[in-house]
Amino acid sequence: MGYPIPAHLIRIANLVPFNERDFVMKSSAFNPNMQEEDLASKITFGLERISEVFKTLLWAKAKVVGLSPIQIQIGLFVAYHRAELCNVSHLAKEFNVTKPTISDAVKILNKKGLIDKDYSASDQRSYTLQLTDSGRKLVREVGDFADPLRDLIGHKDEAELSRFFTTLSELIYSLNRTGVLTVQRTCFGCKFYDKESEEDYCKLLQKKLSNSDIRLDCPEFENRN
Amino acid sequence: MGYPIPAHLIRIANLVPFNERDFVMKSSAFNPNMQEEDLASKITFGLERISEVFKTLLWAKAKVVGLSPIQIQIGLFVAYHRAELCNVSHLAKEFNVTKPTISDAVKILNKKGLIDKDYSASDQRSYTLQLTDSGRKLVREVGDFADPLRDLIGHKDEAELSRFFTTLSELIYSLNRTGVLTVQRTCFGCKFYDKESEEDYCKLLQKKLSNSDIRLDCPEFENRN
DNA sequence: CCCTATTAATTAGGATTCCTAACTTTATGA
DNA sequence: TCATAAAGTTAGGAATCCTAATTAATAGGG
Repeated sequence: MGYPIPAHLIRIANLVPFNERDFVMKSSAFNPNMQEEDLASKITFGLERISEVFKTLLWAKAKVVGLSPIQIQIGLFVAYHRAELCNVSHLAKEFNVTKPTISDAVKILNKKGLIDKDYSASDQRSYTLQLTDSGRKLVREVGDFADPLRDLIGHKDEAELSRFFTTLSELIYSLNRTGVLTVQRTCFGCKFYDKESEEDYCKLLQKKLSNSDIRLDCPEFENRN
Repeated sequence: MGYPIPAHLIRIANLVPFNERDFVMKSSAFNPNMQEEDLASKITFGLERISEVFKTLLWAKAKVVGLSPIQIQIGLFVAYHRAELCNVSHLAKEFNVTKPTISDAVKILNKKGLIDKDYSASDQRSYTLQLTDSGRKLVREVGDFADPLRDLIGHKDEAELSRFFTTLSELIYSLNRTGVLTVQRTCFGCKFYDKESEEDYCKLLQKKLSNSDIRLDCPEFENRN
């Protein structure tokens, strides 16, 4: 994968080569020179910028409401997902952190009176998170944190968005298959999904799925095993 | 923007309404019910998942090489951008953190012998970051942190990627215009960019730019003022 | 039925991130 | 010249996030 570094890049990268091998560098999506020749690198770089946007927007909202980013993420997740998924273990997988990290954040949310622990499940080691009244109130105020982005997306025409979504949803499913994203709830990985003669079909809704019918976070999702 | 909550969502969301107003909630991109009817919400949700991917991949690499995520980001940025941009103030804007946060990370990178401070600039308050030999060596090892994503993107066909990139690049520029992303180096915001009769043109390279010629991080970028 | 292995969550301890506020030094500009 | 702004640091503190070890409960053989 190594390739010779063009002269102008050596200047840009402040590379002062100390031997011949230094002229060969590995391909990186964050090397602008790479981006010039490889569309996948360009897109990777762009998606990294979008990732910065989420970081920024989440922090901005966090400061306004007096919570931390992970606390907001937990609150929003609990508000919109079935109880079965609202436990420490699942949240750790969902947000790619360890259980102690979730445990800490939950402790604070609990202390602030925003969530309750519900031990009524069959497994006595585990509990389910539930929003309190003030928790629900707060969630309603933070659910729009990504709206500056969503609004800009909304300005584009339907056909363009539909194509974009198709690529994005397939990408997310492939990230799951290769183990990068440990959880997801897309149609492609659901046991109710069926591909009949090149067409996507949901056996639960009993209907054919168009590109934009595909869900990334279906409430009825169940893992295929 | 409020709308009535469908009955099945009340179950899913564990909403135990305590008064009439509770039946009306604000639209949120993180509400799966919203995602069913609004493509912009679906895409926003999807991009948030991609954002998690970057977080995961960066942390995974960080553990392997014994650096922190922000330290890796700084190292990669310095490796591939002109000295002019490699100072504390710019890095803070680039990665959406405060100057003390960058200052801390730089102190550690410096202590580890990975970067040097170059005070030779005209402004004596400021300095420029430069990679040391071992810094460059390390950067070569971390530049591929996003490759699990880049590889999956690379499997798609050129035409699909080209369309995806067009939407993505316009989105990034609009994020900059609306002040969400404070820095970017896309053609659209560059002083060498010209739009002649519906066609993109670079006055520096003196050539017409096709969709995928548009750069997100051009080394020659200069702000239009 | 017991016993081991696994799983859920927590605690403890520590490095780092990240903030705000205050400060030093240098540059800018009226 | 002098006020203002800007670059970076320091100080202090909350939160993130990790690993490793712990407690308690469940699950699966034999």
